[in-house]
Amino acid sequence: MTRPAPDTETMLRHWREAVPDDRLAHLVKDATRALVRALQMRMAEHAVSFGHWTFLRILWDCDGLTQRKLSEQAGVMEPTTFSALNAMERLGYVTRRKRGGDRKKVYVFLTAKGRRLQEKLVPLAEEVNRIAVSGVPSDDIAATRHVLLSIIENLARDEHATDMRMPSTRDLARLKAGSKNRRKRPRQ
Amino acid sequence: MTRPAPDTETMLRHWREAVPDDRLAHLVKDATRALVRALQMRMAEHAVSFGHWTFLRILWDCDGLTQRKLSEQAGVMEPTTFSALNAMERLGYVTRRKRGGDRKKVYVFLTAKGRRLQEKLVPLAEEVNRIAVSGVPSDDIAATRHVLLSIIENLARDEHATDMRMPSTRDLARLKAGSKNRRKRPRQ
DNA sequence: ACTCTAATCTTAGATATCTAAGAAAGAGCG
DNA sequence: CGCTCTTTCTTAGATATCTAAGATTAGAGT
Repeated sequence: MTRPAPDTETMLRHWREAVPDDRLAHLVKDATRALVRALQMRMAEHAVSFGHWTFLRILWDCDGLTQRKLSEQAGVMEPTTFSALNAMERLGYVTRRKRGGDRKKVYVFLTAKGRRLQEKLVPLAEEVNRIAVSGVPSDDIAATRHVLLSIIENLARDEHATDMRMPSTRDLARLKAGSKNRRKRPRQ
Repeated sequence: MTRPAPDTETMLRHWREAVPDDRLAHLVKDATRALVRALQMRMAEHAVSFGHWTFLRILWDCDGLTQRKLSEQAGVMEPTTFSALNAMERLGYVTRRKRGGDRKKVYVFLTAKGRRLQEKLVPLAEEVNRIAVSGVPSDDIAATRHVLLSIIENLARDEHATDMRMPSTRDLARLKAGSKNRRKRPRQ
């Protein structure tokens, strides 16, 4: 028999047993994987990946944003947006244009093709959502929304407060090499 | 000023406003990113990435598993485990050994160095968890656990039932090329 | 007007993850 | 025994994501 995903049974058993506090992160992560996976499988039929979906949805709502604004809305860094847009441009879903005002900015517009995807893709997303939360009381879903939002806020606040940085590949290389000279973020 | 992550303010405002049903997936995904990010920043000081943490934690609990079993426990595919273990072996956290019985299997063991990480890393994970859920009623957290677990179960069941596959890069290339010959999973 | 700084996009290179397909070792059966 | 099927690990190649740093254009201050 073909195995489904990462052996579902083992995973579920794992989660049902002891789930100490520090495993909330993994539970959230696994849920993300399941959701993204379900969406991706459906959207692949229309040659759209999850990454594209993220940006398409923003553009359907508000066409003609700059890459910068798109990144903010999507909650990802510019290089991520940049490469996703490259792919989407290649597929003919968006076009990029510079406009008179600020020649730095690149405005992103949906093509007719990109716009047409909306009616096909949105039902798929709704289907996934319906399946995912079937049998779950809506009170619990509301609670989940609040909890997830709190987690995002709490961690963002903390990151601000403690002035941390994401370790870069360079940092990791340095640490792996064993040179333990701690470095504070050089302010500016 | 250095920007914190993907402009937190914009993101949070976004989430607080209308969050239609189909956005639960993105909310879960953002929470994952926040949690992974928070852990990663702390663990980087000890030259451990999130990927390593996943496997270390399993091994602390049960040393000497095969790569296959490790993959199942971690809920990821073998190649993921494989490359994580390569990195961890290079860093001197684990060793791989074949044993008499089945020469196919590769058993993974913690080194003293890998084992020592436990006392440093676990408190970091606990800290992240504490910060993440601070101010959140424990009832809500319990509800969240149930919801996330249901989501994982529902989607796994559905994937089984509808006999879907993850689109591979080859599938995507095919779709991009426009050849729409639908393909069912070849049973076997 | 010139220079310096800030904003924006781009490039470079890294990790984590996946599917597909190859290689090697065991297991089962005629 | 020998052939085939299965299990396990490995390799190949793709996407999504990040940090860091380069390139370009605007804007501000002197």
